[in-house]
Amino acid sequence: MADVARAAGVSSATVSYVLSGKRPVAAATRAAVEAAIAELHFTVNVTARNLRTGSSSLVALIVPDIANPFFAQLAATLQEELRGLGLHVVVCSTRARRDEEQALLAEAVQQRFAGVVITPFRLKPGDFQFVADSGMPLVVSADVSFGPIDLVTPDARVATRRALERVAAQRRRIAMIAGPRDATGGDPRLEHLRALALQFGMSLPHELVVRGEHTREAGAAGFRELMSRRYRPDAVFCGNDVIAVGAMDKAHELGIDIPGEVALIGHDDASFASLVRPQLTTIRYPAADVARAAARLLTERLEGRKVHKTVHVKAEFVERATV
Amino acid sequence: MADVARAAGVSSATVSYVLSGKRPVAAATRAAVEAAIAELHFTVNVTARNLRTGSSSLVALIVPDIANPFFAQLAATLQEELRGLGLHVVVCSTRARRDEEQALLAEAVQQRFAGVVITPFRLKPGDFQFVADSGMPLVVSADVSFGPIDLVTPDARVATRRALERVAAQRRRIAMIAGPRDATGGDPRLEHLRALALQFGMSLPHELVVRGEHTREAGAAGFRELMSRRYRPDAVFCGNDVIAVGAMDKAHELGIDIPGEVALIGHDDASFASLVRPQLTTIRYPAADVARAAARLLTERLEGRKVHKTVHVKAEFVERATV
DNA sequence: GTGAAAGCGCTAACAG
DNA sequence: CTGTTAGCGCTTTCAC
Repeated sequence: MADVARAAGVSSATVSYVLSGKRPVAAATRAAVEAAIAELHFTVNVTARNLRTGSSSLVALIVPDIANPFFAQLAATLQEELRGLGLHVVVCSTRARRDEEQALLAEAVQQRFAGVVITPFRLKPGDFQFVADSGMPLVVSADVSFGPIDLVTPDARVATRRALERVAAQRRRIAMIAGPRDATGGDPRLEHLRALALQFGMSLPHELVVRGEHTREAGAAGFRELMSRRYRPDAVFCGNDVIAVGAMDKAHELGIDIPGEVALIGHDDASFASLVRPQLTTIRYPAADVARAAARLLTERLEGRKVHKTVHVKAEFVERATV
Repeated sequence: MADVARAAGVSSATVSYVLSGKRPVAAATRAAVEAAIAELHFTVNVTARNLRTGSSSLVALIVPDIANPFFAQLAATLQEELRGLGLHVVVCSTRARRDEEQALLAEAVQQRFAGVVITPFRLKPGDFQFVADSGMPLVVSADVSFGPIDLVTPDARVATRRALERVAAQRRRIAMIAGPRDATGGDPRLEHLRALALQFGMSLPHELVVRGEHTREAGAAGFRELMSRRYRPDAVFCGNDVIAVGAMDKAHELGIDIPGEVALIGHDDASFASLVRPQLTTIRYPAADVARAAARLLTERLEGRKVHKTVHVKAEFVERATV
């Protein structure tokens, strides 16, 4: 920058102001500076700027598994939305481990990132406090609230109701393959389903809830377990689509017809849901919309909003061929 | 850091050396410093360090589409591999556009990232030169070489040969739905296939090569086009698995049986290849291995390697149900 | 409309 | 084994 100033015959302050536009610069001066910049192929040193201003152009995206298409889509859209603001997305996969979630969150604060978007998996409400205290913009994408923190959360009432309506017409015993017991916020999808099921004159007894990680293997194991129950369910809800695909694997292996013998309903509508055969019926939670909402909340914070806000993203019942 | 130094009764240089371990520090001094650090909850300012040392802890991963499971897996593994070295991955999706690829590459250089890993889609060999000139570690993952630059590239000879052997037993007219004509490096997968086909006494005439983006829609359109040819092919290779799935969509729509009437072979073995029905036969290019190779090349550069290097990652013929 | 200069927080000579 | 000090390249008062 000093070089440019010298070449243009001005001070480095003027160069800085030409670049930032934060104070008027005479047309002639500006032209000279711009010429010098072009001549010398000058580009600002972002690190120096960040040090001086205390800012950063990085946003951390912390998710359980970036290889899961749902989160990959979230990352893609978030990146696209933030790009225009000069913000970059640093992806962090935690493999659903609490220690990694904590470490990554701490690192984001320590590195003074511009903000964090996180889908917690095993974090407890208290684990976020220090981020909020640090003043760093933080957006949580989760089923439940974590206190006075910006939140993007599904509104699945209508969608889940529709799913149950559809199922209630032909099925009697519903079951669920849920996430692990120690997952963040318990399992609201389960609670929600149970509450609604009662309204439809069906129950979701504890014996028909099995738990596991959000993996294909866990889905297969869960399905096998459910099929060995005395009261074999005829409709199985899954915590997400990965689990549902695992369940389909096992159904195929056991020669159980889906949806003939058992209906199957996933959650999320990950990209592969319409690829498996039979195509998976699911409660769609649109990753792109979630990302856009998160980007919005983040930028509002960056622009100075002080109070926390919650955005509801509408889920939708997508009926395909497994119900 | 000055605060810590004061609290511990030492100079800030000593605090720095305690943190970095770059010169010996007396045990007592170290203890005092560490106590002060804990007391004050001090963490180094990474930005200041980076400015001073001219280093950075960011690696850009530039890919056509991070929502494509193949690239999502690449990102996941790369992130995991680099994590231990204190490096973070910034993901950049270019939507297969050359201008975005160029812009992102330029930005990585300008921001003085620690390195770049890129899967180019429309970049030309010359587009990389300025990165290499800047001295920034650069790893290209592509089918063809771009000059004296670190490269991770598939070794698909055996796999493609096996695929053709398998196909040659029952099919006569092979076709390909390839990527766009202006894609980086032409289309080596196509050239390669054509060359090998001759060896098996089959040909891959120009009329049986259609082109399009790496999307499901393009795959469907390409398949439709091939099916309308006078010499209708009975085996279709696809540039990647996304295209192949699009082809399956169209086959289903047209009532064409796969593999009964037409065999279908993809490329990559993206996670959904084993999810579609019938399960997709494909030439697997293991994303995780590619990421590990790229991470290795990058760290070697960071440690001072000066000459460029090429790593071949072995592709593998995965026979499932579409052939 | 422009310039001089302080200083963001750290590291790495250099000097003891 | 430890301290002093000069910057890294930028932004932003303050002064003109």
